[in-house]
Amino acid sequence: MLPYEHFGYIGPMTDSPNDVTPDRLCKADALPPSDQHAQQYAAVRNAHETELLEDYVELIADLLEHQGEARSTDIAARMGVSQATVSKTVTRLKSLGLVSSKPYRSLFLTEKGEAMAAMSHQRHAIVLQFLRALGVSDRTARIDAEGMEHHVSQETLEIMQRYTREQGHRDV
Amino acid sequence: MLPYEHFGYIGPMTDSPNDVTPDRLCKADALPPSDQHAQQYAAVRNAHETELLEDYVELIADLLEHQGEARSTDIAARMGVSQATVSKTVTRLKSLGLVSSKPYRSLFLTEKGEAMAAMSHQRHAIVLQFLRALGVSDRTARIDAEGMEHHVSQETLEIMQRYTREQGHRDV
DNA sequence: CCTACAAGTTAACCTTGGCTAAAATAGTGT
DNA sequence: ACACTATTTTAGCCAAGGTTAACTTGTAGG
Repeated sequence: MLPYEHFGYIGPMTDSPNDVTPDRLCKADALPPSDQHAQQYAAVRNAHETELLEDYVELIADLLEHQGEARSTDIAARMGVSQATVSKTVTRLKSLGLVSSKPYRSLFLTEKGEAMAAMSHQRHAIVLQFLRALGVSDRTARIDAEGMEHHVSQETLEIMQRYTREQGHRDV
Repeated sequence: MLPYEHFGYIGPMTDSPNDVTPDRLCKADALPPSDQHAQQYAAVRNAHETELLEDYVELIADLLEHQGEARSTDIAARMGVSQATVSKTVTRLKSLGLVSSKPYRSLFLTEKGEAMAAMSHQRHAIVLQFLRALGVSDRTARIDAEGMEHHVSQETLEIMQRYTREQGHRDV
């Protein structure tokens, strides 16, 4: 079950003699001050709260664009989750003012929801393209992007975007 | 509250004419087949399950190494969480055979726990160093790494590691 | 028209990860 | 040895994100 059990993992890194920036490495090894450390974890917890919501609005926007409507069956199928779960989450999305719909009918995004979807989509695209520009395979890039997108800061996003652009100029 | 509300976000990306690999972009815009899509989300949900556990064992290992012992107070302070929460999570870690301790005593890692910690630590280090090599500031890199580490596949990790190494040779 | 099936909702339950407040234990100082 | 303080645990609460099973509603077909 626990995925770390089958691991012949990564190999170098401890024993590679030409390791990276040795003094930085030392710093990385020291524990940061408690309060700063706590803020890091808080940031992650924070991201977790909106993650699912973002995934939903993003998916709803995609479905609306590509299929004309967003039914909960499709969402359930695409998320790999039961319809009951979708129903419950959608209720929450509605109460947050991100989604609107009449009962038993297709879903729509409010303005707020569209803003969130747009932002989410953009972030997703940047991360995905960046990974591909790095040389990651399509399939893996998709999976990783899905997980990473919610944890990439503005600053890093901009850097990724720049990298992708440069890379694009170089080898396309 | 919802963090996407204050956004003058990223700027280019839609309107940049020198965009990346146009045919790939098109593909990215189409929806993947449902079942594959579902697998992506499943992978993320899966990662979520072990995330917190990994953070705990990683932190415990760090504390053991740098302070000689791992008390729940320290964990609580570093995680930015109440001691009661730590206590409950530790119970779970014990039941999973990752951590051992006698009641009211300091914590230790089992072999399984150490394996997990080692793997987690390695992954964390790779991601952190990669971000810094990319040019992300230290503070941001730490935060992003904390969130990203659990969502980066083996394949991507190796690529990141390679990139960091090359980058290190070039500009150190 | 009305019936059958697909789609959506509701109810009841579970686990995780938070919290506070209160009780139990360990360690320390006099 | 005893009492005080700091640490740990327990109990009881909450919300989120899942599940199944049962119930409603919409929509086609005959």
